[in-house]
Amino acid sequence: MQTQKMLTQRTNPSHLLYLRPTKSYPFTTATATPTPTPPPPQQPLEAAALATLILTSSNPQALAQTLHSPTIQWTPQLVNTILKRLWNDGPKALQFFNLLSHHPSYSHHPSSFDHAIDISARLRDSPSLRSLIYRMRSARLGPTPKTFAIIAERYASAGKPHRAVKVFLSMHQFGCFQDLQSFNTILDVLCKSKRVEMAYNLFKVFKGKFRADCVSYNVMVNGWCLIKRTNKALEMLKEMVKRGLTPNLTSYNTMLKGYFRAGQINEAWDFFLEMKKRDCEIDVITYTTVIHGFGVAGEIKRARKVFDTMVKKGVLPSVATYNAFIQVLCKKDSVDNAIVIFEEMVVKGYVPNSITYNLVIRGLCHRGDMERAMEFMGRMKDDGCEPNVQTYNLVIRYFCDEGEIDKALDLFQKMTSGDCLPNLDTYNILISAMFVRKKSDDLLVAGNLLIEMVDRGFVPRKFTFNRVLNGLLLTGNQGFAKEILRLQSRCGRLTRKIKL
DNA sequence: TTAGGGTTAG
Repeated sequence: MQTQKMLTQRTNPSHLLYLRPTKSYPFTTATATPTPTPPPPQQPLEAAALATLILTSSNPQALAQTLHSPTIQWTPQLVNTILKRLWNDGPKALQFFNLLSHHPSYSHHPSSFDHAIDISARLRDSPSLRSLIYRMRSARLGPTPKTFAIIAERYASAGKPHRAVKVFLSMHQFGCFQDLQSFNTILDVLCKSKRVEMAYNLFKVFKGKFRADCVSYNVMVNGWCLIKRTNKALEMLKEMVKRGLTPNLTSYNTMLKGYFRAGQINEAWDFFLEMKKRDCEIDVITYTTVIHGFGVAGEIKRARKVFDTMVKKGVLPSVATYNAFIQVLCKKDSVDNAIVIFEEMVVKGYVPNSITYNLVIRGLCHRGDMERAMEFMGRMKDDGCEPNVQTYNLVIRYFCDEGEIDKALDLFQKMTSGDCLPNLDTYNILISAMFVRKKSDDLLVAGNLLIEMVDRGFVPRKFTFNRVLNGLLLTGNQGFAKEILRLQSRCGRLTRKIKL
């Protein structure tokens, strides 16, 4: 941060101001007056204020003192809300968790430990992860099966599925026995990270021992569908029947979705008809799957027909159904027609969620109608649906594409000062945009963004480092380039050390 | 967080 400030002051083009840390937050909220149980509606405000305080504080001792103040009524919900708000600043989130661990009267809930473990695993901070597990165990709060699921998922998404399996197999060493449920979880973790063959091998080895049930088979059906191997998925369905298990609606909906995903539209339709013929209780998920599937395939008329007929059959669309339809209208029809459906759902009393808004906003951006997109973003706020990191990322991306870099940076500034922290995507989008105008100052911003993202626990790709380095060298910023080079070697050491 | 339906563009 210090370096960043220095660089900002040295060069001082106006848009570098975006990267200045905000001044310390005036902490004068309702929490100053002690109340035995704060009313629930005030909690979000309190969480937001505390998160800002944690983010802007540079003095851990003073922060600890504030966090330990008896005026704050700590609850697991409050702690978890703050951890979620600080999600995209992992180091700060862990600092908060650790400072609060020394509170004189409050002790962390297992769910908060799980959040902290998830964050340290994502940061690939193994000492921190080990310490958290050790502390959780000493306090006899876990690790729970959920803790293992979190760690396994982090390994799988970090491209280390073998380690995920090892975590599952080592559960009993931590006093946590493997059962059917945890078996299904590890299968699901592997399948969702597309390691379906590995999941299947594990399934074959242990299906007898854990008495694989309908859920185990459904997980495997979904796995094969995710990698578009619908024949294998169908085989799983047949095998489950052979073993005396009855497929349920989830099994069929999964298979149906698989056909659409694999582009087998005719098979999907036949499967849907077969479901109807067999008196399967077709539900809102079935219809949503068909509407989305047809739409993605460009068959808007058929999607609309299914959308219209579901109500006649006594199945009410859900917000997800509207979202599916709105998405495909934006992509394969027109944004205007999508907005018609959007307004229709509002009239009918549905409450659009952030996904709904993001779909419409994306549609408008894609058409180049940034003004209307921003109007929808305002409407989103007015409706009490705060724009999330995806909303910001998509609008920032389109502003950058249109060459409106300053507008993109304006939005980024709003994120940093507000309550939606930028994520890895945000930094990547903005850093790439800093090369568009071929302005030397933009390269300095890119460098500062790189420093800030590392500060927040993100590891930039080698490509990003090289690009910024080259840019800085070409624009005569040798000193800054050296600094970035040091940062890169620090990150390199960090990535090589990964061993959760 | 034991399973199924809506946010990504290239």
